[in-house]
Amino acid sequence: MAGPKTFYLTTPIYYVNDVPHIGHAYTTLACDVLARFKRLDGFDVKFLTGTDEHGQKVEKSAEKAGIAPQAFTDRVSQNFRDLVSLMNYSNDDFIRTTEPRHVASVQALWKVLEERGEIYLGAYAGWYSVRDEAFYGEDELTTTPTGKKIAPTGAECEWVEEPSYFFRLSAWQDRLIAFYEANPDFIAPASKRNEVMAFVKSGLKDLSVSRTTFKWGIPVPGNDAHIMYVWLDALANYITAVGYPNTAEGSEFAQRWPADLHMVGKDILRFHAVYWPAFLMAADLAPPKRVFAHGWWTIEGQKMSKSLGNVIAPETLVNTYGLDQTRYFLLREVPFGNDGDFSHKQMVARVNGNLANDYGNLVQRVLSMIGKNCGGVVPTPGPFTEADNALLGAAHGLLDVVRAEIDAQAFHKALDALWAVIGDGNRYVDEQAPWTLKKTDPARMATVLYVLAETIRHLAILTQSVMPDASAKILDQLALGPDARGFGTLGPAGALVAGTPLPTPQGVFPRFVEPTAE
RNA sequence: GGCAGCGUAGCUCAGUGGUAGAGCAGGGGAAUCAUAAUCCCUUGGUCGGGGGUUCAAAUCCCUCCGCUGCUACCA
Repeated sequence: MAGPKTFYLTTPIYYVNDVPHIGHAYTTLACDVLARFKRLDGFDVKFLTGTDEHGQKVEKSAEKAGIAPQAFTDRVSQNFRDLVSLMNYSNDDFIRTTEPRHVASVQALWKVLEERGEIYLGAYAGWYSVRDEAFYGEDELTTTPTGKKIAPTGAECEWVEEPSYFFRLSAWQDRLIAFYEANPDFIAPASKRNEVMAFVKSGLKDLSVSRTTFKWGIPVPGNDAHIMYVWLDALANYITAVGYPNTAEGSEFAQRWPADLHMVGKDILRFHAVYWPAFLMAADLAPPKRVFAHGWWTIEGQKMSKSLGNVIAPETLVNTYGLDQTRYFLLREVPFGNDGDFSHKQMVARVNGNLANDYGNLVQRVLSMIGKNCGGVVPTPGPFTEADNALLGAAHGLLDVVRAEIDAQAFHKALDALWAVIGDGNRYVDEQAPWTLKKTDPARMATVLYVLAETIRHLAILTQSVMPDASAKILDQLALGPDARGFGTLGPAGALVAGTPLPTPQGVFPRFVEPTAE
């Protein structure tokens, strides 16, 4: 029998030398929400994140710390595993590029590329700055009167040639363009797609894929003097994690590859949208289905930078505003794909306005009335009026709308749609005035509160992926068990059963109160 | 420099040919179930400047001003 539909999505592997900040948290958060949503929607999901642990910088940092590179990465990669528990990520795997499974995978990929004639040994030549550890293009340099070449950074450059393996990227230009044109949704957002296509159309040069200047990396099979260029190493993590090089029928690779989505920051889009599909096609493997490049966060209107000292640790946000509040803010505040600004003022506005007042208070006022006026059980509804059916219809219609937005990674629009129904719910409470019905028509009050409870059930089930903890608390208060929280229970089929005892309601989204100055 | 995009209410943005919109902020009112949380009404814009096409332009064209991204090998 055919299993459930699969969904494989990945974050970039984070460079282990970095300290996790809001940007890392954001990328993985977006994936986490997608992964949770897809699981609730019945998919067999694999959600991968991990750390990129090779390269010259790691080698040097380890040296500076006075320990072996492996011991160094063992230590610092913990920062990113800590981020997982802090942010409540639900990844199914955490890959490290120093793991044996990955070394084997990358070397296998290399051999395939070499056998197919996609990699050749040549020489990499260019103007190199020892101080900057970087090559510069001729047009970037200025020439002094004495004929010295000076980099934009002011460092002196020398002409360097070193043997290097090259990937025949230039041969893939036309096939990449054809691929983009045949798959218009491969790169998102659309503006980024245009940039990538312009880049490819401007002409591709063969890509240097090995180095001889450092040792901390995966050796080229059959030529230990060469270490694989980090991007070939890093990108291949996505196939390692599904078992490459085992691509046999029935293998995990056969089941899950190509990946449904690679989520990346906009700075590394090119590697994922140009080099990676070229590597894969060259190895006769399918390119991923989609690469989404999201934007950057500024802090109170300023770029994040170490020198400004305004880098925000995710832990600070979680401790200050709450975990689900932070998750909500990051996805609601900015159209996904755009750059965004984090400000305390906006965060408080979201926490208090959207969460405490709109959503939290709707839940609280309804559950509280049920608790006090319906004997603490799910009330028994009578016949539905037009207004009842309008609200229920809006709730029942949410899944299709939200699913479409989530599938397009339009998290902000998905949340907009949910909040529209929250607004409908609050309006309905005021119009129906159950506190008045309590005296005039208790049976009608029961119907109104039932309709509201049903609406809240839909909202809480659909907010689970963004706010897992808070949504679980609401579902607990509706006495819905683990089996009653998937999207399959949405709609009338999974409706609340009258008479079910409910626990005493408790607030889920506290207001943010400014700490009083000492 | 080249290519692409943006500039709409105090703020964040939606609106791509047919009488200017949303949320938040501001003002007024109602209600009292609820975390003083909600609901209703409302102030506010010559849609960056100028020119053009059209019966009709925020929307199409030209031009100017301002801002942003991309223009390959640190990851």
